[in-house]
Amino acid sequence: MSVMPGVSEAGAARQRSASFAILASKSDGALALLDRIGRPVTLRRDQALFHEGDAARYGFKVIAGALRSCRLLADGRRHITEFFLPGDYVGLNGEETHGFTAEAVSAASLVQYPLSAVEKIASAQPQVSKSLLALLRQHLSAAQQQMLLLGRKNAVERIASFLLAMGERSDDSEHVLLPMTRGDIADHLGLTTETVSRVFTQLKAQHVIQLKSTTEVRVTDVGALEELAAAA
Amino acid sequence: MSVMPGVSEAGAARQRSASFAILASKSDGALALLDRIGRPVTLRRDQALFHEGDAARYGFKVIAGALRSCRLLADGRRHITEFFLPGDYVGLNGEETHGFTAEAVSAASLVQYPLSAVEKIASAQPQVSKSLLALLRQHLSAAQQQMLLLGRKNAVERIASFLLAMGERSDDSEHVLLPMTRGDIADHLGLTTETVSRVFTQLKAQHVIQLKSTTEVRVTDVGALEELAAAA
DNA sequence: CGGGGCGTTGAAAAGCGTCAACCCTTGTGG
DNA sequence: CCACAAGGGTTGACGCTTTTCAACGCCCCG
Repeated sequence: MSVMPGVSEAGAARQRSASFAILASKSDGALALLDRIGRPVTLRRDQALFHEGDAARYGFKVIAGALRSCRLLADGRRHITEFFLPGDYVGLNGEETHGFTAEAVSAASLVQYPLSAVEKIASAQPQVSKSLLALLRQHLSAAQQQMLLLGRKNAVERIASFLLAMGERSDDSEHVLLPMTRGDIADHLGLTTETVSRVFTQLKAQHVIQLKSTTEVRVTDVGALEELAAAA
Repeated sequence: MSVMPGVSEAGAARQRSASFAILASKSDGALALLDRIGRPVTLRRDQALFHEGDAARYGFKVIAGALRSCRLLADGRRHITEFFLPGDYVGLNGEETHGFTAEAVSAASLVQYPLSAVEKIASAQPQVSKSLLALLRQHLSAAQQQMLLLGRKNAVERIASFLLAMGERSDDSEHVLLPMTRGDIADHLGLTTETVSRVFTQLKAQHVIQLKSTTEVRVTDVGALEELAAAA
């Protein structure tokens, strides 16, 4: 139930220089074609990439750092739909206006694609439009899984599921980095900061995880974590 | 947290006769083209249209009655992703295998489209593939809204939001039919049957709604209901 | 006429949220 | 270089919302 400080800068800060290595996502496939038309973008921590309701003119790929996508209630209650990590695409849903706000969880580097150019490539390259469609389907499936979590899992099951999911997205599934705050995790899992913190402490006491720092988790007992996650 | 009785019949009951009027959805647009290749299907109450994991060979449109799409946890806890009402399309996400189980909430009539034929039409008619894409986007956006509800709204806000959403989908937004049980509503909103029932009783006592029967709600004070829904 | 599912209501319990205090880290400015 | 402030994280005590468990009534269908 946290409220973000007013990050009013609507546009993304651009940087003209930069020729940092373009990161190839695990299963990019056809979407690697988009990188030809990409321009670099950087964000400071908590800076918005775009806001809910903004006209969608660009799509993005995360190179480094992490983002969050948020939806808000009128009184400030927040839900974080998902986190975007290096290799993830943001804003390629083909909407006229963005359906959520995207903000940097930590300082982040991205590549920006003009959607007009994306459409042109997609209509010329069926593989690209297929990949975009697959992306959309994956997001829908993940959203359905998250609804099950939010509607039916308890605090421990939510955290366990989250850690396993983050593990699967990282190079070493037993060494998980959490660039976001406890409050961000809480807003993603439908909990409070305090509950997230307490469950971490509890899992640590049960020797299921180790906390090397607040942002670095070592999963010492994957089996137990999977047990606790109450999988489908 | 209810468990459905084992509806083991995997396929849909077909009926060869039937030339009931094909229902045109409010904003069907291009998808009306699909009706040429449709064949009628009927389901009894609680009968499955397809199961999670089944190969996706058909898409469907609801003509009459209502369906639910479910995801389950290993111990039987259930979440209902969404309800499908007359005019809604089911199973047109373009997945290889269905990501959820679809069951009839009440006796239902549908039209069945072979997906191979759908693909053929879609590739020949850009309007059709655009409409299918739009459908997918709408589902994703609705899922994000539902995650906000499940993660951050209390019981009264959930029920109020649900009644408003059902109202918008019906002809007369102040006269809402609820073909599903209290348990179905609970599994959709992340609550229990008892809580759903209690909130209905409470809204009735506050003269926000009337219960003409268990399946028929009259919204007597839309403003109050919107107030209670804690909209975005 | 009887039975079973569904809905409602009540009482008690539990899980999580709220409020508050405190610690630690980080970064900023003197 | 150090002091201090600010934000994030942890922990504790308490309370409230929702769940759990139970009983009962009703309606529909066999």
